[in-house]
Amino acid sequence: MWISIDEHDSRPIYLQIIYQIKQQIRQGTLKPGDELPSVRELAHILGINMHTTRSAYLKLQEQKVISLRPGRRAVINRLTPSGDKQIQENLKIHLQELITDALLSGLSVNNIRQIVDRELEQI
Amino acid sequence: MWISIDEHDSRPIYLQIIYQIKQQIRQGTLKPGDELPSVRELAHILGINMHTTRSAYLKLQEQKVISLRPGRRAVINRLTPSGDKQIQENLKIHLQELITDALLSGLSVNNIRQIVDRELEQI
Amino acid sequence: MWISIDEHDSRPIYLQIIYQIKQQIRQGTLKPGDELPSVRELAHILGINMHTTRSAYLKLQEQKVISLRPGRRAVINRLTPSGDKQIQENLKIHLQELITDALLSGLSVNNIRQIVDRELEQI
Amino acid sequence: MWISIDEHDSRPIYLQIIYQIKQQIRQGTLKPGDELPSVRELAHILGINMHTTRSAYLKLQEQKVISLRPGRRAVINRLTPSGDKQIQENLKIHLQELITDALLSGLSVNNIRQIVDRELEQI
DNA sequence: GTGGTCTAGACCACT
DNA sequence: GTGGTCTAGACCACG
Repeated sequence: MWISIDEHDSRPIYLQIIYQIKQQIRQGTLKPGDELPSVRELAHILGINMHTTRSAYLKLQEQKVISLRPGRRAVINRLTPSGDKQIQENLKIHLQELITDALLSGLSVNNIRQIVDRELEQI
Repeated sequence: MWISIDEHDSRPIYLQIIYQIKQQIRQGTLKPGDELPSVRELAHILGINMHTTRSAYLKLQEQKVISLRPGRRAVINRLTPSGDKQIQENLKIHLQELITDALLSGLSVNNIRQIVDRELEQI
Repeated sequence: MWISIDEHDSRPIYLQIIYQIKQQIRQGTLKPGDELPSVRELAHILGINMHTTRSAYLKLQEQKVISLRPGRRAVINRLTPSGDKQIQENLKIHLQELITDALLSGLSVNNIRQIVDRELEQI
Repeated sequence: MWISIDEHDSRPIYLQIIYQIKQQIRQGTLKPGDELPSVRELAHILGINMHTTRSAYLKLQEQKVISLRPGRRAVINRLTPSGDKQIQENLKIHLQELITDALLSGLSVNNIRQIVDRELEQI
C-alpha cells in the first residue's frame, strides 16, 4: 500500500490520507478484510505525527470504511450500500459547485462533459 | 440580487457568499458590468461581520470574477475563457474524489451518472 | 451550564462531558440554538486539556447533536427524529446486557422493572 | 457451550466472551456447578490469544460468576442475591444513559418503552 | 475571539 | 505490539 503526502496540496494531511486510502479501495488495491498499517507505522513512513494518521483513521471509521479496535490493526470493512438520500444530496450540491466553478473559469459545457465522462468510464 | 446564509451549512460563510454570487452569474441573474452591494451593505443585509463579506469579495477578485477599486462598487467581470490546463486538472481531481466517495457510500455507477447528467443538462 | 468531571468514574473524561451535555439537552437546560462554551473555555473551567473537550465536541458533532464551525461557538442542533433501525438495535443489545448483568448480580425481575419504570416516567 | 466472536463488533473480545457466558447462565444453558473449557481450549476453539480468554475468566471471577482454581477447570458459581445498592445504582446510571441517547436519536418514549418491555418479558 | 490542524510525548487497555 | 486517552503547546483559517 502506497500513500504519499503532497506538501503543496492545500488540503490537510489527514484528508489526503483518507482520500488515498479510499482511492485504493475503489481501485481494488485494498480489499475488505485487508489490514492497514498501524497508526504509528504509517506516521513513521510518512514522516508525520501519529495523531495525524490517527485522525485520518478515525474519520474513516466514522464513515464505516474501516474498523478500529484496541489491540488490533485497522481493517477495511465490506461495503454497505446504504442508499442514503443524504449522500445523493451531498453529491449533487458539490457537483453543482464544481460545474459552476468550471464554467466561470472558461470551460465549455462540452469540455466538462468530456472530463466527467472519462472519469465515469474508468470505474 | 439575493444572498442567504444557511446556519446549518457547514461551509464558512464567506464561501457560501462566493458560491451564491457565482451561481447567479452562471444563471444570468448577475451579468458582466453589474455592480455588487458594498461590503458594508451586504454585511448589514446578511447580519454578519464586515470582514466576512470583505474576504468573500477579495477571493472573488483573486479568481478574477469581480473587480474591486477603492471608492467604487465591486463590478462583475467579463468571462475570460482561459482554457487553463490547471482548471481542468482541478476539476478532474475534485470529480474523482466526489465519485470515489459516492461509490464507497454505496451509490452505483448508474446512480452517479444519472445525477451528473441531470446537473449538466440544466446548464 | 454545569459540567463536572468525576475522577473516580472509570469512563474517559470526554465521554463524561458528552453524557452530561446530552443529559442537559434531554432535561431542557440546554435547548436547540443554545451555544456551548468554547473548547478552551470549558477546558479551563474543568481544569483539563483543550483537546479533551474538543474530542467531546467532535463526537457530539458526529452524532449531530451540535454543530461546529470555525470562528463560531458550538451550537445545539434541533432534534431530527431519524427513526433509524440501527439505533433501536443498539438500544436493544445494550439493554439485554444491562438486564443480564443485573440478574446475575442478584436483582430480581421485579426489581429491574421498577428501576426501569421509574426512569421512563421521569421523561 | 457455544461462544462466537463477532469481528464486526466494536467491543473487545474478552467482553464478548464474558457477555456470552453470562447470557448462557441467564438462559440456563450453563448452570451452577458446570465446568467451562480451559483457557487454552477456549482460546484454541475461538482462534484467539490465550491471554484474551484468560482475562475474560479473570473478570468473571472478580464478578463472582465463576471460580478459578489452579489445576482445575473454571466452575460456574451459585447465584448470590447480594441486594447490593451499588448494582442498582449502576443499572440506573447506565439505563439513564441509554434512554438519553435513544431520545436524542429521535426515538419516542413509547418506542423505548416497547423495546424495554419486550426485553423484560423474555426473562 | 472561535474552531481546525499538527507536533511531541506520556500512560493505559487490549491482543 | 495494537488502538485509546490525555497533556502541552504551536500555528492557521474564520468571523
